[in-house]
Amino acid sequence: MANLLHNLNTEQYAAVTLPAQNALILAGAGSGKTRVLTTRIAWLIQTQQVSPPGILAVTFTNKAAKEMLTRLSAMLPINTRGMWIGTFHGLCNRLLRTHYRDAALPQTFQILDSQDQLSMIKRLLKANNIDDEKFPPKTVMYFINNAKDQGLRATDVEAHDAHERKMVELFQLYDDQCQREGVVDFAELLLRTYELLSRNQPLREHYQARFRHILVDEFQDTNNLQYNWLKLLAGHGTRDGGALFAVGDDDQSIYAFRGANVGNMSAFEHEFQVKNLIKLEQNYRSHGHILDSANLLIANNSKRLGKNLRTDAGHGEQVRVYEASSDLQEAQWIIEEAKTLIAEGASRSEIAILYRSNAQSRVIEHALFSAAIPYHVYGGQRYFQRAEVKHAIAYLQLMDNPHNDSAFLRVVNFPTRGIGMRSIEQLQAASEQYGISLYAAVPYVTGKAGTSLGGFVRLIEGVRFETQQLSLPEMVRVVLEASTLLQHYQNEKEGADRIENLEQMVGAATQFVSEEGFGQAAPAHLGPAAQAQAGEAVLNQDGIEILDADAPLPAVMSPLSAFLSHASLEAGDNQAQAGQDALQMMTVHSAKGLEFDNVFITGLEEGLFPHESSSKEDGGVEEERRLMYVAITRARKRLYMSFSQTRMLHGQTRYNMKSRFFDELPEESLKWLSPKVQANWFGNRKSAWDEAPRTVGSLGSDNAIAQKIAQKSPGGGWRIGESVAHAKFGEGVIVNIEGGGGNARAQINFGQHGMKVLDLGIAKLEKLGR
DNA sequence: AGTGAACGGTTTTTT
DNA sequence: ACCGTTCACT
Repeated sequence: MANLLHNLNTEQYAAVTLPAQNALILAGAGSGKTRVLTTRIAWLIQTQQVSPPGILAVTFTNKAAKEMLTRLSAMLPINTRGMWIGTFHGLCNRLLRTHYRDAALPQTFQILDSQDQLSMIKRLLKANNIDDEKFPPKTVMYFINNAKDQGLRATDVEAHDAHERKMVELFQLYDDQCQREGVVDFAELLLRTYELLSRNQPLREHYQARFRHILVDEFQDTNNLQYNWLKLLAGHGTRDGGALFAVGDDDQSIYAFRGANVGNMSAFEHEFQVKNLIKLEQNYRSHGHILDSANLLIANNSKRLGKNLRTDAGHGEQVRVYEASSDLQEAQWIIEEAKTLIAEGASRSEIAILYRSNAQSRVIEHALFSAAIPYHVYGGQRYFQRAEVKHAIAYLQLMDNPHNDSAFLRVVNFPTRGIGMRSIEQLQAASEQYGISLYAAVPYVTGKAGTSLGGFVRLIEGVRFETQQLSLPEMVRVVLEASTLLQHYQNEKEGADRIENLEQMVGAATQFVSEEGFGQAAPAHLGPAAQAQAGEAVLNQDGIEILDADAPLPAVMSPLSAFLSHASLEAGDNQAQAGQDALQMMTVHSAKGLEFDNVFITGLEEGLFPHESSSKEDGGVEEERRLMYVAITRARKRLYMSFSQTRMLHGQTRYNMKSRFFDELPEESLKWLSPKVQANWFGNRKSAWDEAPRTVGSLGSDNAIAQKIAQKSPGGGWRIGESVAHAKFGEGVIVNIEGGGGNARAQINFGQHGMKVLDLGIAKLEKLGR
């Protein structure tokens, strides 16, 4: 035990060894959050305050869950497989598989990913003759998901007008269709579990009694349904509820747009009467100037629980700030700096280039490619999302649950087997008429269409029969052949990659089977306490004995069902270029939780970062500021920030002001690499300026060129791209000039004060020498 | 059934 | 500018 706790600082120690009560740990960036969480679990078990099955640890991502498991097994001499550590969705899947009857689901229910969900909604709209101009599929999907994230069913949603009433109606139709097909979407996993436990008292009480300690990671990212789910499992309001140990950082809440509610932190504090609020403010990651920047910036936010990071590391180097003339030139500068870093011995994987939106990566990628610097862009397509892999998965889905219409439609004519639109329409008519799945409706289709559809059904049935006795990897292999997918891609010109991906699926299945313990007999991995608990009789509402969800996966679902869940819940890696020491490029969002020696934060312009759409939303700018806070705190040693006077966006040149966030950083921590005062310049991307970074020495001659252009341009001395100052609106950039002579009017981007059109003859504008 | 033109959307993302 | 999706045509 001494081993476990040594090297913890005072606050970490206090958090780890708290008594069995509700607690809120405010864990700043780089303060050892994961360490506290895992050490707490290990400590609870080692001091025998709880047995492994009494622990429930919840994360948002599979990566975080895996990390926790890895660290725990390093700390504890027990097999961690018996412990309940996973994502919200993974744990719900497990509960629903075990209690599928009580949850009114087929045993082989399947999980729709977002793609499947959207295509299902499109089908639904078409089948009901809904105008998809008035009801865009994506909007309908958001409506449904938002409602479910709030814990609401169609019958709970209040509609205020005809449009909303239709939305609610579609919501209901969608849920009915899902139920018929035996499929659930991501939000449904949570909601269905929540409803199951709310309604089923014996089950609820069983799990409430079992989970003595519930630990939640990234608590600031929970949505309302997840919060209520936790409340329910922790037995909030009951006499003997479990202890909820929530770890989070309100300053790193950057997912409000997908339903996360930071308010859950203070709600938790009040509703659970949290007496133990511990702040982890000691930062082990970043140097002083970086941390000072983060602290001063985030102090501009009003709704905070209050936290200030400190470090023992020295000030380190100042943050380097660079103003580029164009996005191309910004990229050039990044590459020069990166080369220097590498020359000084930095490893490429310790250099991260962050941006607000994916569209910004293109220019930088291009520059990196030209400079022959290896790089890796995060956020690409994931393995199980690739079209060819989804096709193969669809065959497997149909074998396990033929009523999954999404899977049916995906592959009924892929590879082509002469089943066209007309056949499908006949089939859909039959399926609607009898209220059954497409698969079940096949016998009702007559004629040629019926014959070819029958052939497809026989193919599926045949493969299912053939593979009954086979292991999962063997089954996958047979499916790849029998579906003629491999053959199809062999005939395709660019099919080699796809074939490779399909072949990889056999490997993925092999790995899955061995990791999840399929194929072995009894679960010897459960500790004695777990076995005692698992042996306890749990009764459902009909008084029938049921399994505890602690039963090993093979007892709960077939290898195939489990593998299909896995494919939906863990979309797989986004093809990392393995082993390659490469620069890391990603959005600020995907950088959360990561750290690098050297970080570039790029595109720091009004409208981009903070993003323009954020100013329209309530608290939007504060969320952008938190995003900036996350970006800054990724850096250990060296931090670069850059912005550009012009940028190509959606095919148009934009003139942006530098981000307001620069005004919120400590001046003494910043080092401006480009001079603050610069020459006027003409906003032509093809100008010689863009080719080479400016130097102070060149300012004079550039200014002369600019003056020359100015005289020729309309509007009498004012030019597009020119920086100006206005008494009321402050600094701005001229974006456009209309008319000429005395009537010229200029459209000026005043950054956070908005876009204004001013009459150049009337408005008192001052030229800014930059 | 497969190809190319036209169209629309374009902040962030996990499960 | 650039992507995916849809539609019309061969």
